[in-house]
Amino acid sequence: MPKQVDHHERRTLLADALLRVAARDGLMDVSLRHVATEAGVTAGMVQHYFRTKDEMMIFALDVVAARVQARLADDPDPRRLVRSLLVQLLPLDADRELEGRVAVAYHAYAATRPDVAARLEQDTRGMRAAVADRIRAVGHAGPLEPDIAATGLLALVEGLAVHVLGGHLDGDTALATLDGHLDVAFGTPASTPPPAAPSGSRA
Amino acid sequence: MPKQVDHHERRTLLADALLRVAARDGLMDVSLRHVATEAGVTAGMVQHYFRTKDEMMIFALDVVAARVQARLADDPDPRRLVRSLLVQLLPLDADRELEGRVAVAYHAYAATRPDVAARLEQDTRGMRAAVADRIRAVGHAGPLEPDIAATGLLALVEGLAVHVLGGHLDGDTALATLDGHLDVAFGTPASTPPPAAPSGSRA
DNA sequence: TCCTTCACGTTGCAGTCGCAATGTAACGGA
DNA sequence: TCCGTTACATTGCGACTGCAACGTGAAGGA
Repeated sequence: MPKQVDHHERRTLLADALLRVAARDGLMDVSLRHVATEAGVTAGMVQHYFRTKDEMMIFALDVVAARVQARLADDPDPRRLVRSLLVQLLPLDADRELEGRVAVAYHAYAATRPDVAARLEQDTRGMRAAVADRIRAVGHAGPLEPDIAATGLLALVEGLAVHVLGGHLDGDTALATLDGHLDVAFGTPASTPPPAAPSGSRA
Repeated sequence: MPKQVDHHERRTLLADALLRVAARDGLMDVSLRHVATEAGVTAGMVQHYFRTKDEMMIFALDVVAARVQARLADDPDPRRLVRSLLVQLLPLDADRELEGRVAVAYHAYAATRPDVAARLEQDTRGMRAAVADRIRAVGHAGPLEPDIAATGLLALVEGLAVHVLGGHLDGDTALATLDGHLDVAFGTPASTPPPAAPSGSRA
């Protein structure tokens, strides 16, 4: 066999270009040619690694899902674990903002593509179960059922992310809101103050 | 002057067609020709009433915003007012589902169009202020600051809506989650049970 | 050395897009 | 009656889209 190229690496490189385009210009502007230009390659090469545009879109979604998954260091303390899981879903730095924009775009995209929707659903369900388990793990119950609390926390960060991305909310307020609801969900262990207090300003 | 046609009525008719296309096929499939076909008119007529596509998109957004606004009956009871406001943001029936899909699509769209983003932001800020005021209006405080609670409730319904639309969640669970968080936000007036209990099943 | 295979690059095609330009029928005031 | 305005419909254009087809250069086993 000739040449020998790491296919997965090339596809990931193209997926990254796609994510940048999607975050900057929106999913409507994602085309074979735009992705190719962003990646600094020809459109033909993109076609070589993805037979169809949809295949490329789904691969890119898998890339971000894998990265989010990989960033999860597991923590013995349930609340810290849940918090770190949820915090990384908020667009608080440049990388998360890019991922957040991609996520919003893909949620809209999923409305028409059942397979994309399925992948998104699977991720959400997994996280919800994980959060609910951790809430159950701590004894002192809050006012909310663990399942309800977990559902609420996931939905909360989803909404906070949307509002921060839309400029309706600043990151500090989003973090404070998340921490407040973590207190509620975990039954406010006021003895153990939130792991890292938000820096300062809030508006 | 000839003919005499109610411009606003015609534009609304076209906007409705746009919303149907957007909800069914996604915003990427919204084109002058598709909207025209959906409305049963020619593309030329659409162009007659909207000089550009963007003008049409923004008008359609205004139409839904006005409808959401119009559906708000004001209630002397602050909590009931807030609940009715938030409930109608959830995709619990066919109409709200359509609006929800449109909302998700527009959130993605807003990422690239500053004027669309501005309109969305204005709506959100208005609702947040309204909710915060109503929370402050009731004396008995919950564990959360009113501003934090209001921010949380808005984000919560946004996220719940996304999850319900994506099929990650059923409507009853979403409603139960909302009611649970209303209890928290308003300081659990357990004496006054939720105005209308969700029907029954939850899965 | 030949020859297959892979990794691209190039070209072309049918379809769609937003939009401008132009045509036409009908109504209403002068 | 004429004439301007309004309400559409039609046509056309340049740009773009996804995708198939084909071309090319190099690597490597036989």
